[in-house]
Amino acid sequence: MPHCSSYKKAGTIPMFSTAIMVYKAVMQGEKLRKGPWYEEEDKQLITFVTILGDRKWDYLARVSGIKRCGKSCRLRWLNYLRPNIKHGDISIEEEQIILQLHEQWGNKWARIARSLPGRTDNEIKNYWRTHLRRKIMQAREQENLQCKREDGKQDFLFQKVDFDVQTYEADEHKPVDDTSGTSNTSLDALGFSSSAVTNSPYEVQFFDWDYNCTESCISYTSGNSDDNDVWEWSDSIWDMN
DNA sequence: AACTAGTACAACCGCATCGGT
DNA sequence: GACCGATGCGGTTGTACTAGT
Repeated sequence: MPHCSSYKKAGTIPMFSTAIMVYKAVMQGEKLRKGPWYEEEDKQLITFVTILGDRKWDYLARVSGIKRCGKSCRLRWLNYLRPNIKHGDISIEEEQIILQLHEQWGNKWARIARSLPGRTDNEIKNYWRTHLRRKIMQAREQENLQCKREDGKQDFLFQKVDFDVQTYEADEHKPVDDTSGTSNTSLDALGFSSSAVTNSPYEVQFFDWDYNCTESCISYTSGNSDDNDVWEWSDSIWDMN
């Protein structure tokens, strides 16, 4: 594959000349491109979003000359090129927030992402699938084993909660709406109590912010001038240390 | 060194919803 | 109210990378 800015882990030295040749050849064709984005495409997209704003993606894709559909441009912008995107490892605090909000809302990735400034729904979704889900499964299995060891006589009690991927896949789509009478099973299993999450100084500010933003459906993807306010908010949150 | 399985993550796809006409 | 294009969202796939053998 020619050089592609998408794969940040790529360890090989990009072959720019080859990439440009391939890129130009591709650009000459009329068919819409798919797959990883080239650096040139990124630059082009940034330029045109700056000029036209982050709306009307089909129009933007047409006039920019990028051989991509509007949808693809939008996704690339939102998940990678947008300013204030936080690339890099998810912090422990962010992880705790994700766990808690997932416990509360289920697979509402966009909603969860709105509560984590700079993180995208895609990133959170991927992080959940690759890191947290496995952690929780392992923790639960361990919990199960421990319970069985502690009281072998009552093994039958645990037959229902024997855990496998299938049952967990089904479980994870069920949000817990009323948190008052429920235990945070996943959080507890990982040693994160919800109080630990809400007691974090970081988290206190976060919930204030979330309260203001989430239910009023503020979206950082919208093209109006209020966006800047949202990002100023988020900046102040992340600058707290 | 070569192969394989597992992991991480960007990007795609299909469906739902929204907003303008 | 119906239609249609744009946008948002969640699930899934494709592929580079990494660790183990």
